[in-house]
Amino acid sequence: MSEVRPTRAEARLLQIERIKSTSRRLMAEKGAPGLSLREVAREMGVVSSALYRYFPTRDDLLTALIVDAYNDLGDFAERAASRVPRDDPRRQLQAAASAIRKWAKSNPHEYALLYGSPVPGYEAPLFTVEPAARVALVLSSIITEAWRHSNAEGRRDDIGETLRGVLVTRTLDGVMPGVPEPVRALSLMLWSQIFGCISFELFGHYKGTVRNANRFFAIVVDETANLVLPPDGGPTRGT
Amino acid sequence: MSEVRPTRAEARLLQIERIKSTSRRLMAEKGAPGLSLREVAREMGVVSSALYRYFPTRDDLLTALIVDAYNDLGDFAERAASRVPRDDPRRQLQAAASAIRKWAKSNPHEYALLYGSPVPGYEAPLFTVEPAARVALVLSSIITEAWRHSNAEGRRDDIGETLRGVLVTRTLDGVMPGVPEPVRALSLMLWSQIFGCISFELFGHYKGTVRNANRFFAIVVDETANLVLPPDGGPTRGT
DNA sequence: TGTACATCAGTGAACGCGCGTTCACTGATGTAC
DNA sequence: TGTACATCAGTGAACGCGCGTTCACTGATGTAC
Repeated sequence: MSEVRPTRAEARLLQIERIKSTSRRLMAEKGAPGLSLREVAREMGVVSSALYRYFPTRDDLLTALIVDAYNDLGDFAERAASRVPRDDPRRQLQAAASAIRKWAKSNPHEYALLYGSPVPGYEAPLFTVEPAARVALVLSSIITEAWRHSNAEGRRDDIGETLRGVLVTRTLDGVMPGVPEPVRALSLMLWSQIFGCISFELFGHYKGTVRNANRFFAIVVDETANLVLPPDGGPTRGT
Repeated sequence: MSEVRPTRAEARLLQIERIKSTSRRLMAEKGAPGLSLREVAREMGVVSSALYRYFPTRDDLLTALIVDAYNDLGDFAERAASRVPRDDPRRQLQAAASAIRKWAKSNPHEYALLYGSPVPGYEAPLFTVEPAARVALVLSSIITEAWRHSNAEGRRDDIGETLRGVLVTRTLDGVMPGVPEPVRALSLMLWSQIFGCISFELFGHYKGTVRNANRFFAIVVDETANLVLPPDGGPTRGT
């Protein structure tokens, strides 16, 4: 350990981290749209042009923050789900969903950056797609596992016909192999339901109607879980 | 009709309308966060300080646009629902929901203003609450009517216990009189499901998974409608 | 191990821009008598 | 109907601000021989 002084490459990574964490802090105070390179620099005690050594443009910094946030959220949901016994998919879903919600509530501006209105003029580059998909993957793999270990078949064929051509099967064959098409559709529904609820709560639309958002959310997830889990898929119900 | 020239009061109202419609047009191009008084004035061929005769501040203009948008959306959903026979609540819900979606898709930036991330630093004044509630009212009154004309009772008592204290009963007694508590909760779920789906579609989260968003949305609404309508509540199913 | 050169982080000044808001003003529209 | 005054819409200049980005520079760190 002769590392009294960090090498240049190390210092560079460190500085990138410092820039990102400063940005996160400022974003937490004033929101993503108000994030400015100059303020980040000021906060770091550095001249604003110095940041251009690390991010060629403001949008690149934003992109980095987005990717990090997606990964952070993905990890968080993944870990939450993995702490629940594998044979209880219902509780796994609950755990993942409530982890997502918890993350959203403790990082509201980052959540808004990911799931709120797109920043006008900003186009997310292609490589953000994979980290973005991670949260959805957590949910879909819980459901896929549940169906793999189930004998239930052809459930919800009533909507099977209506579903022809609605989903992108190429993607979903990879992500949810062996899962009936209706269940896939309902899984996407669960996904958007979770985020729809969280957004409504965070953005203030439940004011005056929902008093206990914790329990309301749990009920919503549970109800939607009914639609995606195999009939024999899990003993637990509710909170 | 001696109105060759409009009176001052009329001219004033007219000018307010012109300011708002110019703002809407600019918002449609660049989004709400980028809306600037100066640009509106420029676009109207008027000096920027002139706008202060009509709106004391930028936020007041934003508020006016928000209120208008809520009312516009509310009207639109209301009319759509009213074109469907009153004895078919399922189709009424479908009509209202798809009207909301249609409105959102043709006014994406206004939708984002209402249901996307809150503009940081902007606090919506109290009087925006009532227009905001109108869309939700359309949905809830369809459901309330359906239950009024139904014999079904105490449905979904399985979650009745869990629901104690979750909702704000004072509000909901007024809005959904006679509707069982679980159904009220599931109605709020339907509400956020509709907007969750629309936001996901509009903000690009369905890319790569949902191919036919029209039909996907119809299925989602139909599935959720199952949860809120009385068992005998309507013959139609899905499109 | 020592020297010559290349790489790179950070500086400081500048460019060009747009923003919200204020203020004293002009001239037209409305009102009271 | 006519005059004196008050109200109000719009002007033009200004204030003070912050932003993203570029560029020539200094001095420290790394690399090749």
